[in-house]
Amino acid sequence: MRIATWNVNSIRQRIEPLTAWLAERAPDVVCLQETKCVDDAFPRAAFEALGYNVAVHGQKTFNGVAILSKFKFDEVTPGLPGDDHDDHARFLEAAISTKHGVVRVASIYLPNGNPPETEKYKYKIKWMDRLFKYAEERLHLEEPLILAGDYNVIPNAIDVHNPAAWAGDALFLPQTRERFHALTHLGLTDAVRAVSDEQGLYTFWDYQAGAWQKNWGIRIDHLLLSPQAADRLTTAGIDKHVRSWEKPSDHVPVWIDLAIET
DNA sequence: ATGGCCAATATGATTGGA
Repeated sequence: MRIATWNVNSIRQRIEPLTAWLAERAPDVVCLQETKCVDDAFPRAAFEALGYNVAVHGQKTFNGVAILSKFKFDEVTPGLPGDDHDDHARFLEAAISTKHGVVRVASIYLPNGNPPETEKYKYKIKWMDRLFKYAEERLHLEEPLILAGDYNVIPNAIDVHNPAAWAGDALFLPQTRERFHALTHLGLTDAVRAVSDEQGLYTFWDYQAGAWQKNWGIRIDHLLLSPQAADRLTTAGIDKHVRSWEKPSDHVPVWIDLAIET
């Protein structure tokens, strides 16, 4: 079972590269972020034609998450619990049936939080605390659980080209990283780091300042796995080459293979 | 890591992203 995540930075602007990548990588399940459109405007047909079921949770202009799945959704639940007043479309959970029982997948678009001295950062921290509570509850189910998305967190210095330049950024502040590490201490596994301790594994390069050409990247898109998923992890990869395609997103796809029969 | 971008909006400038 191959599961991927990709912040596409507008689904309507990315139909061509996304379909090309789907053909190349053939994932079973794809978590998408920053779809940037209301549910009725999501180009479902383009992906249904390729054999995917499509679950969406969008809003006008900003944010928006979705899940594509070769397998039928048993249940789809939008919204991260813990704040009824949060109206950002940043979270979508789906339960998918396999021969070995349910696999639970969530598409996550964690708030950016910049600038750090503002309400935006407070919102990010609160959102991370809500995600911690949600993960804690879900881990009790002892199911294969995959929390995949744009976390807007650089976990460690090896995940950024120039750590000093990012020291004061909401993506790299100690309070941000502590909360990400709290998730891994809970028992979730950072899939890419489970297979490689290499430096310079990036998932995002800014459109500005020639960041891609200079390889000024950061690793902020992650798949976190419950023990029942991590035990079946066989491969993890970052499709860096996609960043050099025509009309690229500023993020690239990240994917894992799980030894789970479907 | 900001000079340099990109996307959405009843747009022609502003906001958000990271």
